[in-house]
Amino acid sequence: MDTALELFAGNGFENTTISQIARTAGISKGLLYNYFESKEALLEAILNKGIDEMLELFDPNNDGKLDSNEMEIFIRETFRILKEKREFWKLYWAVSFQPSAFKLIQKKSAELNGPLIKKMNDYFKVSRFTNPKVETYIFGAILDGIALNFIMTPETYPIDKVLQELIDRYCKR
Amino acid sequence: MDTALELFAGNGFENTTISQIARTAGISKGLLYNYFESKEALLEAILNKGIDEMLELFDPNNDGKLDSNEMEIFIRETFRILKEKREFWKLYWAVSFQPSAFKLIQKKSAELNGPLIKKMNDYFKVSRFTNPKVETYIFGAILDGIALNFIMTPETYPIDKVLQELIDRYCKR
Amino acid sequence: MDTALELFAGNGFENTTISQIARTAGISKGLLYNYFESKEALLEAILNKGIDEMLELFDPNNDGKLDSNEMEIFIRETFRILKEKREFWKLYWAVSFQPSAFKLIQKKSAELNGPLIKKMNDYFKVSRFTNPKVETYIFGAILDGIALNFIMTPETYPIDKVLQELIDRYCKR
Amino acid sequence: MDTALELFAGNGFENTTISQIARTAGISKGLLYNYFESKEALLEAILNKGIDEMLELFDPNNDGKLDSNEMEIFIRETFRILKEKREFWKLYWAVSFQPSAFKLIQKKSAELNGPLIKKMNDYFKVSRFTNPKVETYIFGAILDGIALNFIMTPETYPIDKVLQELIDRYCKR
DNA sequence: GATGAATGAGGATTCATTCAT
DNA sequence: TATGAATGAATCCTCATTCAT
Repeated sequence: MDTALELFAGNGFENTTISQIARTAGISKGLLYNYFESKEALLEAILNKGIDEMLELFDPNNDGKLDSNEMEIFIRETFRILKEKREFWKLYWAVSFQPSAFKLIQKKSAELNGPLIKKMNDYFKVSRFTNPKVETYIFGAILDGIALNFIMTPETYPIDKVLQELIDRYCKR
Repeated sequence: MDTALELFAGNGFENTTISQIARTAGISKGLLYNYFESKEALLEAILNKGIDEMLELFDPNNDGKLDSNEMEIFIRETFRILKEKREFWKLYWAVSFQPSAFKLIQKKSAELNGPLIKKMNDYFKVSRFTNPKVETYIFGAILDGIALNFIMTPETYPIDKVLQELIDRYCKR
Repeated sequence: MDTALELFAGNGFENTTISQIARTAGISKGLLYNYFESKEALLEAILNKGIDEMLELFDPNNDGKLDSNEMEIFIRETFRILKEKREFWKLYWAVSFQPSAFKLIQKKSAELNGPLIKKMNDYFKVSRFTNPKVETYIFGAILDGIALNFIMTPETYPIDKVLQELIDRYCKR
Repeated sequence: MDTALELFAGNGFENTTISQIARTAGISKGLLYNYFESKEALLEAILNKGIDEMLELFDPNNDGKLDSNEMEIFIRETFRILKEKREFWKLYWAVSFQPSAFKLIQKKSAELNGPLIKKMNDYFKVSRFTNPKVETYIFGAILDGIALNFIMTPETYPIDKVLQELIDRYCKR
């Protein structure tokens, strides 16, 4: 799965062959098919695993509200994971662009995003941002945008400066 | 090209066949190959055309600085195009995720982005934002993030409210 | 289709590869798939064509009753076709033994056999055979049995003597 | 072997996988290969066992001639076995249609059929059938035909009526 | 300009068979 | 005697591309 993630993320799902994955992983094609029913199932497993890890980290279903301190932790954690699982997020984004592939994770993805959005919304309400609803969209856009920009040019992107700025802007008021 | 753009954007480049494009467009495969050397060349032509249209609109090479008024116009124009050429941007983003495909437009893309970034940077300097450099990154991230979010759920995304918020935040001070 | 029939009949459906068929027919695999959606569709087309030819010959749906003269013609015709389309019948029988494959022709096969059985039944009633119903089964069994035995050892089987005997037994009384 | 017989007969030799057999039988693939050298060897063993059982029953090598009484017994016995070992006969017939597979049992099959044919021939000679040689072929065809028809629609085939008719026709004169 | 029949390399998948344990 | 993880050759099928007309 690690090998496949790397290849899928690097070259795209369609441009990665099962042979390539097996060869790179040092196993036979047949063995791969002992564990995954199809190439698509392999992709699904990778994505599910990745999302599950997020779910564990954020536990979006505990409905405690965030204070600015926890918000800072949330942002820092998000950035840490972004840096750590760069490959995964690249794949995740790429998949999101293909309806046929996105279906595979739609449900699980909603499980992650839905509660997160609600939490942000609450936070912006409590913290008296002028327009909490719109702020949620803006904040979400910033996070996504940073993720994208970082993923595409990880070597030159000033990720840490941007992180600090976000914290200043959203947690210190 | 319009047919191809639609199909590429909707199903992905690899999942779209030349036969499908020809059939949908009501022409023969042979004719398609009279105009485009390969499937990749067709993609390249589509992307180049799209970027060229942007270049014309923004004329990023006139080196006049922006005032807040022009900034507002720039933002509004950006959002207008985003809504109008949704398909194109979806394809553009999808392609950006695949190094092999991205090479096709890397140069032209830089032609568009480079000057734009510079302009933004200037604007944030002149308008005395606290940290112009970081602000440029944040602003870029917001634009990209909004584009992404809007592209993925265009029916429900409150694009106009977000637009207004951006203008309030970046052009009224 | 002729090539495929020969190979399917000779080696079995599963033991015949698409490559083999294409090579033997002197065309490319791709071309074959321009005309037949799948290997199974090719088999289906071959079987349908064969049964359709039978249907034309026997016109089982005209409901005229048989007299002993026409019965003789029917038997002779059956044997002529058996000899002429030996390959087809071999394939037909082989397919009949595999439920999964038989489904492909079940309907059309019933279209051929149903009316034929009825006609035989009528004939045996009119010709005052002791037990027309059972005679129909016996007669059907003889035809099938001869077909099988002939198909399996066509060089040594005394097909014409058996034919004469059948006519003596069923048309001269 | 019982499991394999059932699966081979039901789905065809090629459509049955070793995994399927092992799973159905509740053993491992490895164990299966401890007892049978190959899938083909398993088939061969099944077929040989079946034919051997026939050989024991009919003892075709005792060269005593049949009287009409024994002929009746022979026919009844044949039908009994047909009903009892339906699966086996289905497989036997299916295999007969594939030269490559038929080779496996050709010799043993001849061992069974040769003497039987001789015996029938003798019987028809002694019982003064008009044309003993042709009668042998006809009788063989009837048996084969009935077997086939019964095997293919065992629920609706009037096997016992047909049996009675055969006995009336061939043993009561 | 326009067609679509024809090609064949390439990819996903299956499955009989092996073998270390 | 028993397991099942591992192999890889073989197979079906796809599709970008060509080219004679």
